[in-house]
Amino acid sequence: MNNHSPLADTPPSDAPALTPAFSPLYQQIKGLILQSLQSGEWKPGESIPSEMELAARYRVSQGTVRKAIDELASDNLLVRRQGKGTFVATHAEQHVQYRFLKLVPDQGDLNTEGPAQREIVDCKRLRASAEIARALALRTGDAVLQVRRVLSFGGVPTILEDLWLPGGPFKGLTAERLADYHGPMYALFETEFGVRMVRADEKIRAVLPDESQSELLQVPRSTPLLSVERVAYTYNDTPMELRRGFYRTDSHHYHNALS
Amino acid sequence: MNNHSPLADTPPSDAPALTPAFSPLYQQIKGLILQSLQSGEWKPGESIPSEMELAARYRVSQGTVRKAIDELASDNLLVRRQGKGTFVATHAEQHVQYRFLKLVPDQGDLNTEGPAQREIVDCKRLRASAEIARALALRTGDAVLQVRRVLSFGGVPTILEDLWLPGGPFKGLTAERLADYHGPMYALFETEFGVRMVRADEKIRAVLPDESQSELLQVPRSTPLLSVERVAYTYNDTPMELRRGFYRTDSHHYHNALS
DNA sequence: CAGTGGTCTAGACCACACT
DNA sequence: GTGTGGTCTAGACCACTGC
Repeated sequence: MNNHSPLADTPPSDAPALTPAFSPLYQQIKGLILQSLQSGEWKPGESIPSEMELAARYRVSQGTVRKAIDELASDNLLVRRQGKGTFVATHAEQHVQYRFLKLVPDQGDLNTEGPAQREIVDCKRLRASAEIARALALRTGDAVLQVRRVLSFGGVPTILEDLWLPGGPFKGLTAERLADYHGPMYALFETEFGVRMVRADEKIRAVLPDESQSELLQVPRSTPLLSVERVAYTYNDTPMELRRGFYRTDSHHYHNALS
Repeated sequence: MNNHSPLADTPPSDAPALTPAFSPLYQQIKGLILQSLQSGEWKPGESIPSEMELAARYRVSQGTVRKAIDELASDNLLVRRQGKGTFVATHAEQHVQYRFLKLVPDQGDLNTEGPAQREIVDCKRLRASAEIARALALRTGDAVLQVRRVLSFGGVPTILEDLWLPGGPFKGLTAERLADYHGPMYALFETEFGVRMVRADEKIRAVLPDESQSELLQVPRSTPLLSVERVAYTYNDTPMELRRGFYRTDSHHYHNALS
C-alpha cells in the first residue's frame, strides 16, 4: 500500500487504477479543506480552525496541515494573517477591489482615479444559445440571465460588459439588485447567491465596436476596442459566468505581469 | 539581535537601519542563491548543488535551503527534478517553447500549428529616444539596437514586433545572428550574451496599424490589432528589452489565466 | 546500489494581535 | 498572557533517476 490515508474519506477509488495515483498526505488534506470550503462549512471572510485544530481533526502533524494551507493560500482560496488566523478569501472587503479586472489607467492606478460609476443598461432572462450553453456547461435552451452594464471612470464610459449567468444558481437576481449593490459584483454573488468565483480564463482580441457599443462607449465606430471574453469558475472548475467586456484603451491599458 | 546570519555575507548593512528589516533565514539564503545565479556561478540548464551541499555551505538545515529553493522554483528561476537535482531555468530546451508569448490559435495550440516562420525585417543600431531610454533605464542618446521582425503561422503573418535592446550588453548582435538562430530569441540572449530574462510586464491596447504595419501583416489599415508593449527584466529588475508587438487576432487570441 | 528531491513528524522558539 | 501563524531544526522514511 502506497498511500497512507488518515481518514476514511478517501476510499480506494472507483476509477480504474491504471495510475497508482499516489498523492501525498498534504494533498489529501488540501482536498478535505477544499470540501469544507465548497460545502460552506467555512464561509468567505470567516476564519477557519487553527492549524493545530485541523491537525488534530485530520490526525496529522501541524506541518502537514501547514503545507496544505500554503497551497490553498497561493491559489488565493485562503488568506493567512499572522497572529489572527487563516481566513476564507472573499471578493468583498478585500483591499484588492478589482481582483480580476486588469485594466488600469495609463497614469496612476484605479485608486487614484476614484471609484467607477456603474450603470446597468439591461438585465433580462432568456434561453441559452448553443455558444452560451457550451461556455457555461449548460444545455442549449436552458435559462440564463443576461446583463449589460457600463463602467465609467471620471465620467468617461470606459468598459462595456455583457455577461451571462446560469439561471439556476442566480435565481432572484434582478437589475435593481445589481444597481443597488455597491461593491464588486463578485462580492454580491458571494453574499447573495453563495457563488464564489475562484479563477477565470480570458481571451483577448482587438475589435471594432458595433453600433450600440460605439454609442454606449461614446466612441466612433472606427475606434478599436479590446474585446475581453472571460469565463469565471467557482470551486471544482464549474463555469459560472461568461462575460464579454469591451474596453476603451485610449487612456487605459490591460496590464499583465509575466513571470 | 533579531536577525541570525549564518554567513558573513550579510554585513550589518550600510543602509540606514530605519526599519529593523527582519528577514527570515530562508530569505537570506534565497538572496545568496540569487547572487550565485546572477554571477553566473551556475549557468542556465546546469544543475546547482544538492540541498545537502547547500545546507552545509550556508550552515543551515536542509529544510531552510529547501524553502529558499521552493520560492526560487515558484519564481521560475529554478526547476526541480526529483531524483536528478535542481536546475537553473532556461528559455532553451524547455518544453515550454514560448514562455512569454500568450498568443494562441483559436483552435488547438502553438504545437499543433507547427513552428513559426521568422523573418527579420530590419536590424540597426541607433541612439535611444527619451521614451526608449526611460524604458530601458538608459540615458537619451545611448546606443540601442532596434529590430523589426515578423512571425508567421502556417504562412500567415500574424505578429509584427519592434524591439529595442541596450547596445552595451548586446554588442555584436546582428541581423544574421538573429536570422540564423533557430529557437526562442531569449535562448539566444542567454547563450550568446549571458542575459537571462526573468520576468516581464505587458501593456495591451487595441490599435489600428499604420501603413508599414498593415503591409507587413497583410491586413487593411482598418483591421484592429492588439498592441502589446513589453518590458522584459533580467535579474535585479534590470530592464533589458523593450518590445512592441502587433498581433493579428482574427484567428488567434491573447490568453490570460486569472487566479 | 547510491544520490537526489519529496514527504512527514515533533519540538522549540519567534513575531504578531488581541485582551 | 494567550493564541495565532511563521521560522528553524533534526531525523526518518519514501519516490525517482541512473549507475
